[in-house]
Amino acid sequence: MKDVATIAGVSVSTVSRVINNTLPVDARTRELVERAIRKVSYRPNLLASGLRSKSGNLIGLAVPEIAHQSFDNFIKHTEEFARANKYGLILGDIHNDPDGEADFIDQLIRRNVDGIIFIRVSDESRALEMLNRTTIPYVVLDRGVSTATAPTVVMDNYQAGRLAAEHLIALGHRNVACVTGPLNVSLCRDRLDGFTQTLSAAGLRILRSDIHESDFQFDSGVELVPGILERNPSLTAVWAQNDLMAIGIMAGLRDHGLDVPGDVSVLGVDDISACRMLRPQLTTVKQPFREMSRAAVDLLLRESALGERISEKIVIPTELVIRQSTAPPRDLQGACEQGSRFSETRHIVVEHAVERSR
Amino acid sequence: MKDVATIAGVSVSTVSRVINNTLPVDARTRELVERAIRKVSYRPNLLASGLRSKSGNLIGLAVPEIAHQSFDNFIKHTEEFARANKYGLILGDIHNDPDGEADFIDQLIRRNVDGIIFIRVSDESRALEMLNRTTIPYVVLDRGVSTATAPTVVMDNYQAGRLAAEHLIALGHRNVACVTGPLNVSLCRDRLDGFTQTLSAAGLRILRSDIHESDFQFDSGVELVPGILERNPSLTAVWAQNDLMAIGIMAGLRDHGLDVPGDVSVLGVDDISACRMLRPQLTTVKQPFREMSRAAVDLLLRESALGERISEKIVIPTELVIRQSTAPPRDLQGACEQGSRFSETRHIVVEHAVERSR
DNA sequence: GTGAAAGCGCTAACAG
DNA sequence: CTGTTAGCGCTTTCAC
Repeated sequence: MKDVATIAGVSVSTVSRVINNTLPVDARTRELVERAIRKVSYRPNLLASGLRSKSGNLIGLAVPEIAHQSFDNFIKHTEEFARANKYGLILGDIHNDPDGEADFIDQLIRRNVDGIIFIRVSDESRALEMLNRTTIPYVVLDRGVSTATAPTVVMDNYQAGRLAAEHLIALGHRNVACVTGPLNVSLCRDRLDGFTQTLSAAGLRILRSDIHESDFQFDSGVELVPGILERNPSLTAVWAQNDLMAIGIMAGLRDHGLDVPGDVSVLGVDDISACRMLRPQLTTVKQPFREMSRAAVDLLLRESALGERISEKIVIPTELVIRQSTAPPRDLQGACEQGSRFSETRHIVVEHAVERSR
Repeated sequence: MKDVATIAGVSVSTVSRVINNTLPVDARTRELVERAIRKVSYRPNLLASGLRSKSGNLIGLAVPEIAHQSFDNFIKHTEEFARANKYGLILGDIHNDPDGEADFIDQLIRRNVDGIIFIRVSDESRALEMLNRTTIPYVVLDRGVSTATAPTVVMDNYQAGRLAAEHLIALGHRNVACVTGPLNVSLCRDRLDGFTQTLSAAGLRILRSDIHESDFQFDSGVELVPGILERNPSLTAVWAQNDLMAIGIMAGLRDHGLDVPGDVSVLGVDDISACRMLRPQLTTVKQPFREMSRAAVDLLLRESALGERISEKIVIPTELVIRQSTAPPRDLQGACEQGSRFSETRHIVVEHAVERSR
């Protein structure tokens, strides 16, 4: 920077002003400086500027798990909006371990990040208290806080449960099961409330034994199927609180010789990319990843600009995406589909099947 | 830090020495300092230390696309090994745009990162030249450099093609097609060479018209199916150069009324998590994400320690993962599977089907 | 083994 | 509009 100043024949402060547009600079001087910058291909040192100005243009993002289809969408869009605002993103994988959370956040604090967005591992995580002892802006994303107020961006989880229930009710299902995420995560309770209350309001009721608590993983969905069917052999639909489990349930039902949606309808939450890759494609309640990420970055930057916490809870609405994994229950289906659900080799109607000659 | 020094009754240099273990410190002094650190819950400022010591313990990772199942695995494991070495990871999404690459890398340079790992968008990307004009350590991951030598970590792409071909040959396939990624990405050419040369060596040949260039996306796989079948109506297997396209092809075949693997075998490359979620589960050539990421971080840190570039090309071997999407071609299959491949409604044998009573 | 002092590269008053 | 000056919080000679 000193070199640039010398070449341009000005002081370093002027160079700084040109770079940061922080004070008016004479057009001719500016031109001189810019030429000098190009000449030595000068790149300002963000560490130094961050040290002095207390802003390294960096935000931290902590997620419970990288390479998890749902969180990856948050990573993608958070990076997108951070970059749009000239912020870099430093990423941390918590590995679903509440203690790891503290470590990473500690690292971020040392790095003087401008703010932290984090998706908590569970409601019990103590990261919040840690952050509340600092003045660093933060936003809690996706997994909200039930016990206190904090800057938060979540989807409308109650609505998600409601939409799932309404869809099943509209199709004529009267006997359904639900697979939840860990119930110490409050969004799972919210989704469940939306689901059960909507069923109740329609005069249906779901038994406790048809509510299965699980952990949002694919394998768990597969493994849960025998138990679900044993408890309630005549059910006609299952709602899983995320797509991964829903896909696991579809796979498990298929392995059991049951057809989706012919025998059992399945739907999830999230709308991860895999939904469209399956046959049948998965009906699901969309998690508004992009809108949520945008809101989180915005809120964080507002806090940062204001210099104090904004304990606002932003709730983003959601919507149902109807695909192929839900249909009316067998007894309401047309005459063309009365194949037995008990035979070992079964008929499956392939959609869009095409007559080909070779 | 000054506070800590005052409380402990020592100088700031001593505090620094205690924190960084950089010079021997008397045990009693150390105890005093550590007590003081805890007392004021002091956290060293990584910006300042980075500015002075020229190392912010930060590495940058550039990927063509976040929330892409293959790259997410690299992100996950790179973060893992970076953190294990006390490095933070700053992440950038290139959005498959060669120009965006330069922007992000420029930002990393300004941030004085200790090194950059990047998965290039294509062989044409000019990021390499940019980095070669600096002294910043870097490693090219996954998508190697064909024109020059550079620090590189790749999987054995030729072997991947070979393994795919050998598997199909062993099953008895004699008429196969291949869907490649963009052929301006050298790994696609390597994979293709391994595939075609192995076929040739077995006395089989694959026509140019059965090699379809595509872009690694799911949708492209789906859309390619009619064209593939039109060119070669009697083929019995398709190898796609990544799982996403393979899954697309499976979906496309299914939409066409064809059974996988009954009518056509399909296999991919990567072994993304979705492979196990599908029915049939996808046979694939495993991309050793974790080993590659580990090698990349190691190489980068070695460069960083050495202070100069290590133009080493590390090639990680791969292996075949056999699942359910590949089988012998129809004419070699047992008598139980002579279902017509032309009927609109088709019989599908459901694996592990189970007799249930309700 | 420890302290004093210089300075990493930049920004932000404060004068002019 | 521009230059001078004083640090940001830390590490690192260089003495002792």
